[in-house]
Amino acid sequence: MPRAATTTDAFNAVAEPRRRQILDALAGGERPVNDLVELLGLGQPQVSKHLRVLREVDLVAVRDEGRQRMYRINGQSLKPIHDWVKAYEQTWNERFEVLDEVLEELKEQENDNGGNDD
Amino acid sequence: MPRAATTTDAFNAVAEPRRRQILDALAGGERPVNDLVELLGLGQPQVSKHLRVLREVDLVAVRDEGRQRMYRINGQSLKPIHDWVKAYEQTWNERFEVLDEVLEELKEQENDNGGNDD
DNA sequence: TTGACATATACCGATATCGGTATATGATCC
DNA sequence: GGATCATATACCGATATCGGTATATGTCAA
Repeated sequence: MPRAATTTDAFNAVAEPRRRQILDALAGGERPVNDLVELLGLGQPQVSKHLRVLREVDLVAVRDEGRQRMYRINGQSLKPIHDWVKAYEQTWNERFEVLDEVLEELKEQENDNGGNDD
Repeated sequence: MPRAATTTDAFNAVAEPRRRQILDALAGGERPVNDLVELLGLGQPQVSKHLRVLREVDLVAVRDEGRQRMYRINGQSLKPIHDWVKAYEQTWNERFEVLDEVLEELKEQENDNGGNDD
């Protein structure tokens, strides 16, 4: 059993840095494929393939505009990732909680000193 | 060129659901490997290998406790993911902004009507 | 209809990764 | 030292994926 397909979910689709670049580029508004090719400095077929993956997990949507295909982002599909990591957000803020505790203790000591110091 | 190694960064490490399960399990506190084996219902070598990946991207840390090895989470390493998706958080709240705009317009129309209506 | 432009797909080779099984390492206890 | 428990590593086979190159599809313009 190999790694899960990139089209399994947003987690796998977004693990590829190029695809994050594409989403970042689309964050400013919809763009045709060639724009992305220039921005990424990658071959056109490669970009098309990355876009296909992003489409399959519904991270982007397409619109036909003459001979061009305008891609736009669908951030909604990033929500599962956001929800998952958000639960761990406190983890890297924990130090502040610890700091709070320390400050609290210091304050109490200060109070003790102030009240009992004689 | 194949897919980037799972140990490249947190994005790739966390794309695997089992590894997210492991992190979820460790969220409640540090645990020995066998605990995780039971919780995941996966083979012990597999769990050890997943833990290795998580260690290499610094998502977990280990502590020796007799014959056991206690693993704990290091959520700090999830911050890059959090930061990246957070930028898109507004995307799925956009509808509320749109709603706000609509409400704003309605309010102005109401004001116009109230002020000019005669 | 022919040519130019824009994009998608087919095929290729290299490779990391998954679970599984067997085995090595390492610590504890008698 | 020998047995046992806890964990790590080595090896295997199957496969999806990456970039690259060539080609198909589709649209417009003359």
